[in-house]
Amino acid sequence: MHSSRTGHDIESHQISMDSNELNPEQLKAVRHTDGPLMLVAGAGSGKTRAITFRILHMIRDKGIDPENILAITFTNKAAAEMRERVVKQMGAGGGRVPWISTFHSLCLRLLRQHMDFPGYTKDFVIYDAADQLSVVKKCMKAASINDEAFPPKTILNHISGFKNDYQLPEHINLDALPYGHKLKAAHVYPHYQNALKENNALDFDDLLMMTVKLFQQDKALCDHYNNRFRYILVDEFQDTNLTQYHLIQLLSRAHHNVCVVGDDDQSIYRWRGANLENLLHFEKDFPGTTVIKLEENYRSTQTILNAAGAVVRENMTRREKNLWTRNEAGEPILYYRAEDEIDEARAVCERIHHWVQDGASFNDMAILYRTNAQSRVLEDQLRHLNVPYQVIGGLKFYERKEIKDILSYLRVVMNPSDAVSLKRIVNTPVRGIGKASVDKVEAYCSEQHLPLLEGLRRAANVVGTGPAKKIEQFVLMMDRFQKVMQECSAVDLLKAVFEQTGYLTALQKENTQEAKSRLENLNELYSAVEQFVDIDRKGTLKDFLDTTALVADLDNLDDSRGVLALMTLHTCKGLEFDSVCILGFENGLLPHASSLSSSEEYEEERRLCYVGFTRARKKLMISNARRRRIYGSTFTYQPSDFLSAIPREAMTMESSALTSAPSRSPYGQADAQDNWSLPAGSAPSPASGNGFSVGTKVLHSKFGSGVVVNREGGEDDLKVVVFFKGVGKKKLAVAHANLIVV
DNA sequence: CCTAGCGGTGTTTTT
DNA sequence: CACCGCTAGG
Repeated sequence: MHSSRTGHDIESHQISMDSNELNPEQLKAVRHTDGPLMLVAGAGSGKTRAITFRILHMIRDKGIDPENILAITFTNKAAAEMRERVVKQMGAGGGRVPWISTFHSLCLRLLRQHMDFPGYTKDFVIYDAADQLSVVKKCMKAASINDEAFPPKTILNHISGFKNDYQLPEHINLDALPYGHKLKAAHVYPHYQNALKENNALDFDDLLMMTVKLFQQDKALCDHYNNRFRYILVDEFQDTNLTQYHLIQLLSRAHHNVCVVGDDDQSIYRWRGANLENLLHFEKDFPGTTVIKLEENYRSTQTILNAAGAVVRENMTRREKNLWTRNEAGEPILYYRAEDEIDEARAVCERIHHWVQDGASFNDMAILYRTNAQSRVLEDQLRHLNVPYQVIGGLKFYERKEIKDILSYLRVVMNPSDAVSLKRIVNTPVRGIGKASVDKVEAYCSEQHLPLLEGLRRAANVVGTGPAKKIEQFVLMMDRFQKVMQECSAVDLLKAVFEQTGYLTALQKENTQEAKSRLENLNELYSAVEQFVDIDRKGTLKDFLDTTALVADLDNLDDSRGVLALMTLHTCKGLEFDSVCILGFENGLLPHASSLSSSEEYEEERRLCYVGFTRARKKLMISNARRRRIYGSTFTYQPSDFLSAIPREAMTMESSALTSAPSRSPYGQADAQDNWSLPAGSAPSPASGNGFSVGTKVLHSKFGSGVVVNREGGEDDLKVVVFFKGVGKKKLAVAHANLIVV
């Protein structure tokens, strides 16, 4: 390419500035700016560096206007970091900065400006999972659908699936669907969309779907943004869904300058609609795609990389690749087989302590697990040991009850059509407006085709004088808030809500530990709003609510304060640490029980394991437990089948001297053998009165071979749910079914 | 209309 | 275990 000569000199300059060299493949990727590019980037292959350099190269060497560049990342945190790096090294750009954000933030910003669908305004609110659920429930009730046979959550999942596949309600052919949850969901779907519209609300998936719809119906607008975003980069492409893919296609149809970056082995969001086939379709849809592979890993030790590769290599559907490293072999992987989850947590914490004594700092380490619930035991231990830690994920700050309550006030002030939020606050704190009254007003509203708030204004028509009086006061209060919003800042509004609703006083009166912590959270909310308004002086209420709707928990990970991070294997994607502990290597947990009946899902569990392993630079500890308490009763588990793929010489068992368990284990020496037992060579678990643990493979005379997916009932009348290939799930009583453990 | 107390139920993963 | 939704009694 003729541009490369001039480019090369400047790149050499960059390279010297960075002291690290780009390898030939990275350099190739950096220089390829025009035309479709697929960057297949293995874990730890210097992907982030390559794409950051690529953007800088475009701006500094090729003179491309930063505003013509759009980069899409998976999290806000990744976006912020990339933006910071680019801006720092970009030099003077006249205040012009590339647009770097997640799909959701991008779409939100576009919709806030251009949304133009009948029934919606640009002041729409964004509904979170809880809001969505209440909308779905209401729709199902209206259509008198039995919510026991059809769990609202499942229906919602299917609706989300439609949206991720860009299936608008009018696209769906009900006759093509077999009877089942999905069909019911298809039935509810248009009602659900209607309800959202009535509330002037979009859910997460709508942000994407509506943006695509907007560009499809408004060609001029689409052309405008084609012209604006002449260079597009999509990171974590293996985890994009079809709707996101459509968006990229729409935005790039004029110029085809799209660079997608991904790794099929790290695809872990299939369940959320991520479509690995996007990777395969890309080369067809974008003719002339250049494919560049980054296969040298700079991050992990030989040992860790080998183990990770060994696990994921067992997947059948996967592109073969050759990820390698020049790094040294490093330390073996520590494998600890614990008695129970408490013992496991204790061992992990001791290991952390040990690493700290070796000079590590807490933010060089992370503890990973499959399910959020696993964090509890760890937290107990860490608190006890005075280790500063931060749990990422689980219940998010903006999903806490008190925060959502207050935000609901703000949401209704901004968007009076939001009936879900309005119903949430109309009697919070209690002010004598009970369910009966609200139901009456609601019925009146649907009769008269009025929004709920309007109905409340006329409540005197349908409820008694007592409640009517209280409703009137409530409406007047909301009107006052409305005025505050128009005339004052978001902080003033928040202050008014705190004072006039009586929310704070109600909590203060409670005077419990819980109420105290809720008050603290509200304090934090106040500071957040204050800060928000402060930072950009124009920070409006709408902007604040937008950021709260789209923050991921990971965005709050503060890696500068020396805090130990705890998170799920999903959340850790894109991060790296010197040392990593992964807990719960048990059949039923990792791989998770719910994945055992489908090979696609089972393979995703392997990839999850792969992602976890490759987060570690130097040290890796993995563990599992023989027994584990779940829902208050104890279950036994067998070691994860994934362990058998790991070369034995790559692992050592943590010596019991190190984990100064004061020989509390009755197993001691005699059990050393068993501590080593890996699933492949392990005998079926002894009749400990508790056979048939989840993940156990069994034979049945009629159904053939299957795997235990779930179990219920006590010792005597133990029933297990077994998934048989080609037959499906069967619930069987162990006492009668004559199952043979394989 | 409110609240306490009961029983039933469920946990994969999240922008 | 912990959260939810429902019911009975105040």
